[in-house]
This record gives sequence, structure tokens and C-alpha cells, in this order.
Amino acid sequence: MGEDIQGEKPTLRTLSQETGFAVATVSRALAGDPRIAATTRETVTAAANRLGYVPDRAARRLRTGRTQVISLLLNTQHEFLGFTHEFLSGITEVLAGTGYSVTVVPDSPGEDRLAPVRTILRNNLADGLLFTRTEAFDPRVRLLMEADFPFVSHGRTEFTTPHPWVDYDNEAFARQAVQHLVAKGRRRISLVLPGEQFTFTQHLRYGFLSAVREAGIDYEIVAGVTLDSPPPEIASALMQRRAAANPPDGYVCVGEVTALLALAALTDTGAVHGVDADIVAKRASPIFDNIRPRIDTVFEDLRATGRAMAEMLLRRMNGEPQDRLNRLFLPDPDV
Amino acid sequence: MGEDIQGEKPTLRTLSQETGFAVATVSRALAGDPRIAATTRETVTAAANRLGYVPDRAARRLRTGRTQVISLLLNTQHEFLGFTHEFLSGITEVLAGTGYSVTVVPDSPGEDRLAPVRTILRNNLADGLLFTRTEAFDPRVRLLMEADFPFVSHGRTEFTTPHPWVDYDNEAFARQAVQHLVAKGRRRISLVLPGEQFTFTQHLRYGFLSAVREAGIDYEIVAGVTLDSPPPEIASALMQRRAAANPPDGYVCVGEVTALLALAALTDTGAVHGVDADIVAKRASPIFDNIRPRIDTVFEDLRATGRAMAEMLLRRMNGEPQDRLNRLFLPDPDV
DNA sequence: TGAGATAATTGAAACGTTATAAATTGGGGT
DNA sequence: ACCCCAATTTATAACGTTTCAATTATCTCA
Repeated sequence: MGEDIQGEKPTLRTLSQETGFAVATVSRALAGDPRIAATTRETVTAAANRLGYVPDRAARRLRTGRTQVISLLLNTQHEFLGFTHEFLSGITEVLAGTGYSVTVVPDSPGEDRLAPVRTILRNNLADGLLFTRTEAFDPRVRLLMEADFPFVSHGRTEFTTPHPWVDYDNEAFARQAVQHLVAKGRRRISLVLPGEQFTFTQHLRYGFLSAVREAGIDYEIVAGVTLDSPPPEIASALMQRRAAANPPDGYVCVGEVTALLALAALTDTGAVHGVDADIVAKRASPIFDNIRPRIDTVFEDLRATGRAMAEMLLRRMNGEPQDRLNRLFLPDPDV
Repeated sequence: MGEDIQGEKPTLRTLSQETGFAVATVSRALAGDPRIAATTRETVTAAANRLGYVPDRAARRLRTGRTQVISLLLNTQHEFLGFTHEFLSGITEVLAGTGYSVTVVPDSPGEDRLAPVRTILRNNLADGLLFTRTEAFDPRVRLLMEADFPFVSHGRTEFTTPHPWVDYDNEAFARQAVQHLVAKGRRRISLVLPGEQFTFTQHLRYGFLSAVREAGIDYEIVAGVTLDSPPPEIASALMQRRAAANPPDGYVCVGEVTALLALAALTDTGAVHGVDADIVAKRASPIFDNIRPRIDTVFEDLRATGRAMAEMLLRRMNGEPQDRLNRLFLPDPDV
């Protein structure tokens, strides 16, 4: 491999000198333009490989306006312990080798959620966008659709215009979790919901309510806190409830942290998991395998989610019709 | 704010027409060149603000060769549950507003660890690099030093040439953990180490060994597995040991997963934490607050680590002498 | 008053690529 | 032999920025 240290980084001009063709010809040969003779394309490609030519991203970007960048809005709050890691791994896995790079942009919950999107649009910082924690009438979705900018949301919206999304069937999860608890004989099931603004909160509520009603059992949705409340607040809400009369005997937990909080609340009030109450949790990491007592879980594969979103974004950027680009992950109970 | 939709994106030429100065003058005025009259600078800056001018990254990059990008090698294996999230949050926190963006590059453990670095160097994909899991004679460090490319490693090396790094004092952690267990009366302490190639493995071993020898107690380093082994393998190694004669009565756990495994091993073999054995763990997330029984922990602030690394990289890129750019985080025991 | 310096500004080139439009080549048909 | 057309190739401009070298305006001092 007598490659590099050749001196300078090879450019189209280098290839032009090397092959004798003009720069423009070289460019089009590498682009696979059918108007360039097949023999020429071969010659040029061979030279490019030999010299280790790689197109300069800045130059291409300046000329074409395409950035070869995909941005991910990284939310600072997530209920799953390995959310960022798994999700990001899935995304980079798909994008490796496509020439796209992934930039991470913080999406602080307190601040204007539109600001980072505006910056990206205005300054042309990316060719596509991925984000999570989608709201029913998410302003980011509205803005991106208006701008006709490629994106995939993690979570659906309630807009009538279709757009690409990847989601997990939280309605089915909630329903199955309740049914599982009912099968264990539980008669009063408790649920902590995420903030009202998120679409998946509605899905969870609907699945939960329809299942408890169908089973004809009692239920309660913990008031005053959401999944995003500080854990101590959730803990104290759960504890207070257990201290009162007629505490729940079943918990549906939408994430790992809440599941641990519920488990701790049981333990700390002298209740025994499996006897006085049961927990069903959605999880994204394997840690529950190592937590005692074991609690029943449903796995949400966030790496696969990241992969699906990245693949879908690539297809969207390739111009596929938007209304086909949707994917709903169904719960795969390991309970 | 009568900004945008002005039609076209404002460029230096727009500002030139707007202010009457030449493009070159506008450029230097915005750069704060002292050879440009103060009044001119004001005029130009005002116009830039009014029109919402933002320099085009591609053009600047093409011209200057600087990418305004910092790359993070994201390892797929980490012992801490929120490693990626916390670390990345710290980095983006510091880089927000500096004009640098962060790209994430996968660093797969099985593959050549140099490959992504080579690509970044060769294709000029970034101005600086951050990475973790540093080895004693890390080939990435060697390559980057040769190329005189700015980077900060998470973890030290054993090269004689100094380079910027941020590290956690794992030797002190191991020592303190042992001392804590000894103070509780424990006499046979067990440790699972990371792979031998990592520098911090040596630090952990040294701190551990010197503390147990000083205390004159027994110890064992779990054989056949490392922190990166699949959790079931670690679990079975721990279980087997507990089933044998004279099991350990103390565990030093370098991460959260191992701590949970140790706890599960105790529970599953009928031993009681706090009675038959104690665990001290390093943790990076608050989840242990919610795990019962409570185990003693030492907190490693990975968000602060990310911040420190990003800040240090900025300083390195600004030309500060390398031998000053080091930071060792000391364990802050909450035990 | 003007020479010589200093301050301020500017034209032009370049970074590496792609797209447009024009130029060249080689046949085929008459 | 000549013209026309298709097949290839090429020169050129442009994307938006920075910087070198050159120009112009302003000032200082004999």
C-alpha cells in the first residue's frame, strides 16, 4: 500500500493530471455520469483508488449546498438508562459508510424547542434531522414540514399531513401490562404518566384505561408528578400513596427509573414484591436481569429504533413519498 | 424582528452592498481586525446583526481548512449506565455557542481502533478529537501526537511525551473502597478488573493491592472475566466463587452493572448484603438511590468529565502548551 | 507645499467541487 | 468528398470565504 504521505492530499486536479482528462471529466466520471465513456470511468476510478482520493466535503458542500450531515436533537431527559447510548449506536451503525456524519445538538427541555431547529434550517447545518419526545402538535414537526426539510420523529403527531415517524406501540404495551397484572390477580393498578404534551402519553393512557375497564378493576394514575419529575418527587408520591388506605397492588412502569422507584417504595414500606404487589416495566437495557427481586419487563429495542429512523431518513432524503415512511414497533413481551 | 424571509440568505456580499464597503473589508471587520477603522467595524457588525448574517461554514472551511467540528469516538462498551448520555451532555454543553459542532463516530471494540482516527486525519473531518478507554500505549495517541492533531483522551497513557488528558483517580477510588470495607470489618475482598490493555486497570490494581496489603487482609481478583465480559459470564463467575469455600465478604465494583451482578449473586446464593458481605461501587447515575438494599457508592461525575475534556480541547486548539493540559478528578466519596 | 510615512480600504486570487454551455471528435449517410 | 448528428470531452463560472498585495486617503513634519 504505497498510499499517503505522497505529499499533498489528492484532489480532482491531481486525478486530472494523472489521467490526462480534464477536471470536469474526472468529476463526472467519479459521479458515474453515463455520458462519460465507460473506459474513461474505469481509468479515473482506478486512479482515484490508487491515490486514495476522497472528495473534499467542504468544497462539495459549498458547491451543492448539501452538508452530508444528519443532526440529532439530544434531549437531556430520558427515562431509560441507556437511551442515548442505544439510540445513537443504532443511528451511527446505519450511517457508517454512507458518507453522512451525525452531529449531536442539545435540546434542553426548559428552552425553546424550536431554537435548535431554526438554527439548523437557517444556517444550513444539516441535510436531515432526527429527534425524540414528539408532541401531539409538535412545533418542530410543523416548522420542518413547512420548510420541506427531511426529518424523522421518534413518536407520532396528530397532524393530518403525514410525515415520517418511528414509534413504539405504547398503547399495546400499556394494555398488555395491565392484562398481565390482572392475570396475576391484581385488582388495583397504578400508573405514572409522562407529561401531557407528548403524544405517547395519550397512547399509554388509552391502552391503560381500556384494559382496566375491560377487566373491570380499579386503577389510579398518579397525580402531581410525571415521568420527568425529579425521582425523589416521584418516590415520595409513591410512598405517600402506599402509606394511605387501600394501596395499589399492581404497577405499570413506563421506564426503568420509575420501576426502581416503585420497587424501592414497596420495600421501604414493608411490602413484598410478588406478594403484596407486582410490577410490570418497560425496559431498554438488560439491567433488570440483575435486579432482585426480578420484575416482569417488556423490552423496547432502542438500537433498532435508531436504526429504523436513520434508514427512514435516508429514504426520505432520497425522495420517497412521505406517507409510506412509518414504522410502529410492537411490544415483544418477555413477560 | 423583521429578519429572515428577506429572500436570500445574507452573505458577505449582501453586507458589502448594504454598507458600501468591499467584501474584503466586511470580512475583516467581522473578524475584528484592528487595521479596520473602529467606526467601520461598528457599521458592519450592526448590519450583520440586523440582517442576521451567519458565516457559511462550508465556505469558511474550504478556505481555511478548519472544519469547526469536534469528533467524539463513541465506544459501544461502557460499564456505566448513563455514560454516553452524561459524557455527551457535558461536551455539548461546553461547545454550545462556540461555533463547534460535535460529530459522533462509532469506535467498535472488535475493529481496528485506528481506522476511524485515520479517516478523520486523512479526510480532514474534524479540528479536534475526544475519546475514551485509553490504553497504556494507545496507538491512537501515538498517531495523533505524530500528526500534531489536537485531542484529549479520557484516561492517561504511559508515553513519555505529555499530552492532554482528563482522568479519574481510580487508584484512590480502589484504595478508599478497600479501606471502607475494611472499616466495616471485611477481611476478604474481591475485585473484577477491566481488560489489561487499559491504563486505568493498572491504577485500579495498584490502589487495590496496596490497600489490602496495608490492611493485611485477604483479596482476590476475579479470574477469567473482565468488566467487559458479557454480564452472564461475570454473573456465573461470581456465583461459582460464592458456592465455593471461603467466599469473599467484600466487593469492590468499578461500575454499576458489576455492582448489580454482585448484589444479585449474593441474593441468589442466600447471602445477605450488609451481613454476609458488603459492596462498594463506583457509580455515574443516581439509580443506586433507588436500589434496595442500598449499597455504598462513590460518584464519578461524567458530565463534568465531558465538560473538562471539551474545555481542554478548546484550549489545546488555541495553542496552549500541552504539558499543562491535564486534569485528574478525585473521588468524592458519598460513602 | 510637498515628500514620506501611516492608516484604511480594496481587487483579485484561491480553496475543491459541480453544473452549464460550448467545443471537439468520429462516424454514417448522401 | 461533404454535411450533420451523436458521443465525448472540456473550459468556465460559481458557491462564500479569507488573505496577499496593492491602492487610496490621511496625516506629519521639514
